[in-house]
Amino acid sequence: MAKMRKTAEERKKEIMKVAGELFAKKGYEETSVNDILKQIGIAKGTFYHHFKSKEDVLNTFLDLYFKQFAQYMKQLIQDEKLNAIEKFKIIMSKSYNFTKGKKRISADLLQEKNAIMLVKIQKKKIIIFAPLLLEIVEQGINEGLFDIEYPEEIVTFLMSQLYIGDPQRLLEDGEKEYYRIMSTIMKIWEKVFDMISQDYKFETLEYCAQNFNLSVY
Amino acid sequence: MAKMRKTAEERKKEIMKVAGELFAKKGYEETSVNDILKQIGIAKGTFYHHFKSKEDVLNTFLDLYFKQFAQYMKQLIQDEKLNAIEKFKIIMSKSYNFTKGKKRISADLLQEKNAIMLVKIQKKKIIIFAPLLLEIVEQGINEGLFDIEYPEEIVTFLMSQLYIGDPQRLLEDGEKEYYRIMSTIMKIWEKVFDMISQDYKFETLEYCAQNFNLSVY
DNA sequence: ACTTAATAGACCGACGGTCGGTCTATTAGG
DNA sequence: CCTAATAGACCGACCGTCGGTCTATTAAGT
Repeated sequence: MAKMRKTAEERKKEIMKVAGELFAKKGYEETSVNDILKQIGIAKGTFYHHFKSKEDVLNTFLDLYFKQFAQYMKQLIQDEKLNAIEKFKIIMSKSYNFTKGKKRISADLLQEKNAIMLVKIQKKKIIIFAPLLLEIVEQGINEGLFDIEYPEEIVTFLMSQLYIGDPQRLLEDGEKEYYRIMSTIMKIWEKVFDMISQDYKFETLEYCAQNFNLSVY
Repeated sequence: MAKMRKTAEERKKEIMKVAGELFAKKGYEETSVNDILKQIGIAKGTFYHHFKSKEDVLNTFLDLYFKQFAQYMKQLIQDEKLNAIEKFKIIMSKSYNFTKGKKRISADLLQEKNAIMLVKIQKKKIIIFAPLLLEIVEQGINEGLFDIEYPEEIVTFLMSQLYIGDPQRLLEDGEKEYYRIMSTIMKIWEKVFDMISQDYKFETLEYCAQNFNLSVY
């Protein structure tokens, strides 16, 4: 019964996977390094051979997570067949579907015990996504679909939500509350950017979701 | 040289004051209970006689802090001589002056190491201030100054910023960056609420600050 | 056989928090 | 007015847990 020894890459991925699951289930602060070790069945030395700290695991995990979505957005931005409003719609429906699927997890995570993770997420969200969204807004301005004076500042502001409202309501109202939030965001974007054509008004989320079935995540 | 013995209330206040200063200077997570004890010159038992946990001190501290501002807002809401836009202006200039004075502190605090404090602040901000701001918005609607369909959801959304943009820029650009942020918020409010009269447009923050010298906080 | 990366787990100091007990100001009874 | 009882402010040794370090051992590649 020879002991199987894994490659560094395999082991790193295994640690990240298990840690990610535990972070999502119990939260970052509430998950101890020992919890991760026990779950995998490795010793502390192994863990710290592959990662320099517990935080390092979280950072690597989040970077991977954001990188995927960012890559998708970059593709979308380059698509020359779509106008800015269509692109914006797609992004909205994508994140709606994404959040909807994970609502059990995300509502639990929007708690104080996950503060470190939440603040990290917010920071990365602004740094990574705000410039991408700005590109779309600028396309919209060039196309004459939007009318706005200081797009950079305004996009930054509109991206600076960590979550919206009281997370408790998400647990109670569930799906309905998500729908309210997404509709609100759409209404605000319409107003803020003076979206021009009536045809492009966001009717319902169902419409968006139907037309763009994007449930990769 | 008899040892000074304080009443419970005095001691509680002393702990809160010192803890608050340390939290503001070094952050909540970075401040250990022992730091607080050393600074005051008391023993652990004393601390835990008055507060049931370190977090308890933070909660009490923040509650006091928010209660003061909330009380001020309630007064402002009841003032029948001011219309909604004027009230909104006053609140903006007040928080601008407030933040400006504390920029050294607040820029440092907008870091990951203060995550717990930040998330607590965001939560309290929404729960306490959103309903108050909503009252002002509803007054504006009744006065015919604002035009908006779902005020509650939209106010909640616009209150859900923990901070705006990358806190690093606050440290670098300082005052200018604050001004940009405040102007952006005003522009967004104008757009979102369709503020009616041109006379009420927010020209500059200087104007607001001049007319309402509110540097209590 | 030799090197090197992976693994193991004993160990560390700092942390938040507990606990049994002390000290002193106030109060009630004779 | 004295004194014994009470309340509660105060003390610091102690605890378990945490993230992280250190060094010895083991397995794999050359």
